[in-house]
Amino acid sequence: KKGLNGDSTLKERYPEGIKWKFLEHKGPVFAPPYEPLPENVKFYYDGKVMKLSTKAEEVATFFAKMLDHEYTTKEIFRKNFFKDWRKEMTSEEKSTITSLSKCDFTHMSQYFKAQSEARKQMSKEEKQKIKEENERLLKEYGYCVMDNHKERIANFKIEPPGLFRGRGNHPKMGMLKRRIMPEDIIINCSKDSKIPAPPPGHKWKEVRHDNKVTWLVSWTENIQGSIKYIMLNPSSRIKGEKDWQKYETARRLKKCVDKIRNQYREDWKSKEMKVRQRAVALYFIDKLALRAGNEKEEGETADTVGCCSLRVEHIKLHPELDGQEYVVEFDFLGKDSIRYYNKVPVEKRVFKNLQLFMENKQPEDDLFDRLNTSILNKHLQDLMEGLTAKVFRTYNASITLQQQLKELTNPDDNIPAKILSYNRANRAVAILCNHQRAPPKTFEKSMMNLQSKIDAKKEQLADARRELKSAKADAKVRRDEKSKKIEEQLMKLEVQATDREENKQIALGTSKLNYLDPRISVAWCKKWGIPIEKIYNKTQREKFAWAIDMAEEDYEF
DNA sequence: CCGAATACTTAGAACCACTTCA
DNA sequence: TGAAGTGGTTCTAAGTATTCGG
Repeated sequence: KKGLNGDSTLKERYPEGIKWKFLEHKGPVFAPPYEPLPENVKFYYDGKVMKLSTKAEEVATFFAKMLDHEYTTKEIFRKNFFKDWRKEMTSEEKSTITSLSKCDFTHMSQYFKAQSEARKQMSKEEKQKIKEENERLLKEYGYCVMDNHKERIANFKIEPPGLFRGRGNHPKMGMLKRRIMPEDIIINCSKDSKIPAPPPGHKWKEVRHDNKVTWLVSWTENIQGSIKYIMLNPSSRIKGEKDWQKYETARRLKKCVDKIRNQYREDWKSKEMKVRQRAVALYFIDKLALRAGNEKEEGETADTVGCCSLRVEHIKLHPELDGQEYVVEFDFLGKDSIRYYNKVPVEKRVFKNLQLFMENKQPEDDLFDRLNTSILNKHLQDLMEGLTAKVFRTYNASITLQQQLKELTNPDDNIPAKILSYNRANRAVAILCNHQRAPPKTFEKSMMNLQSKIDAKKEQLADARRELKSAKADAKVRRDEKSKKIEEQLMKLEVQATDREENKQIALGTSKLNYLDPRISVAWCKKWGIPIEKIYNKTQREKFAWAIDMAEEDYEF
């Protein structure tokens, strides 16, 4: 078994920062070129048919395709879209089309709806053909060779042009994401590999051979000016080892977390404001699993915060609330503009410190004005090698899963009931990390369907029991078995209903994929004889192959 | 030392394909 | 046989953290 000596093996595989020795790939797959609309699909301006130039038409179709979406009603979206659209117009178009509200995209929109309907109605053969074409593309471009291993690439297709859809209240929503050309692309591969050829008539921006990074292809995106990358699939060696390393770091934190907690409690009393702020922030990160909270460029992104970037307006202090003392009420938008709302009783010292930090400040002022993530992480680095703010999230998520599994698993339960316990443990973590989802649109209906299934099953059971009672001795055994089977089915349905109800607004996937040491789950499955397929689907099993390989039933995080 | 650039992980929504049920 | 429901997959935005360059 690997991993017996902790994470030393992965550090020694390559010298200092070297990620690979050989890397060969075929380059990216570009978005299909724009196909102009058929002549009979019309765009209207101010009630009159207007034929658009190809470039203007393409951008118009992006808007038309989103017409049903709430986005297109938003002021900022419309303003940004219109501004960028006008840049693509000919000078005649520019002088004619001066108001978005006079543009009528409905015919275009109907055409696209009909198209997608037609796609659904395609014959088996046609669908099969498309499937085969996709498979061919995947086979040719979806893999690379990295150091003697054929590896799956995560995103080998270049993002197609379209309208930028930020999350939350994003100032750039509706802007045009331009088409990426070979001339934008930087290829990264090894010198001795077969270098991918650009499409005929085109050139790459650059070919480089940087083995200190893991990406194969990069380009600069035009909305934020940030770099996008093509990288390997989570099942790859390079991602798997990194993932393993992440959990090993979290396990090292487990060994010193008590010391660190004592330390920050001491620091609440420090004479230095900076130290106190650092200690209170760390307490939040540890206790509430808040994100670090890097600074963001104002006006470039939605207004969201993490711990270090919390503002005075994001917390309310209640000396007493609902019979509890020293309650802090958090209300802010975090990553992806997901709301974090929580009322937390804190220790008196923390409370008093917060009062101090808020003194003479405006609502929009930083709560921790002497702190940022860089200062915090530097401090954490001194407490433990490799420790950063996000390690606390990983640690607290994984340790919570382990504890909850211990607490909730009932040895006498059958498999569905044990899986409910697993999901509940998973749910405790998702709640801790504030992983939310919009309740599925069909939620109420699907709950009702499930309930009627349960009712039907109950009736079936009642029938079976009546039959059992009246059955002759020789038939009793058979009847009894039948009742038992129905009972089991009923129980399974009820468990399913409970699970679904509890999961209405909780997203389990993110914690499962990114925060929970998979070895905890593997060990739990082994201990209770649960097939691993019940916990991890195929993709997840591929991603966590290293853990499935490694963990025995006695694994301790 | 700082802000900017870079590289990588984490995130929810949209989309799609398969299954189930009427 | 088709519509609905569901789980899985894809997409790409939005974070974290480190490195770079002046």
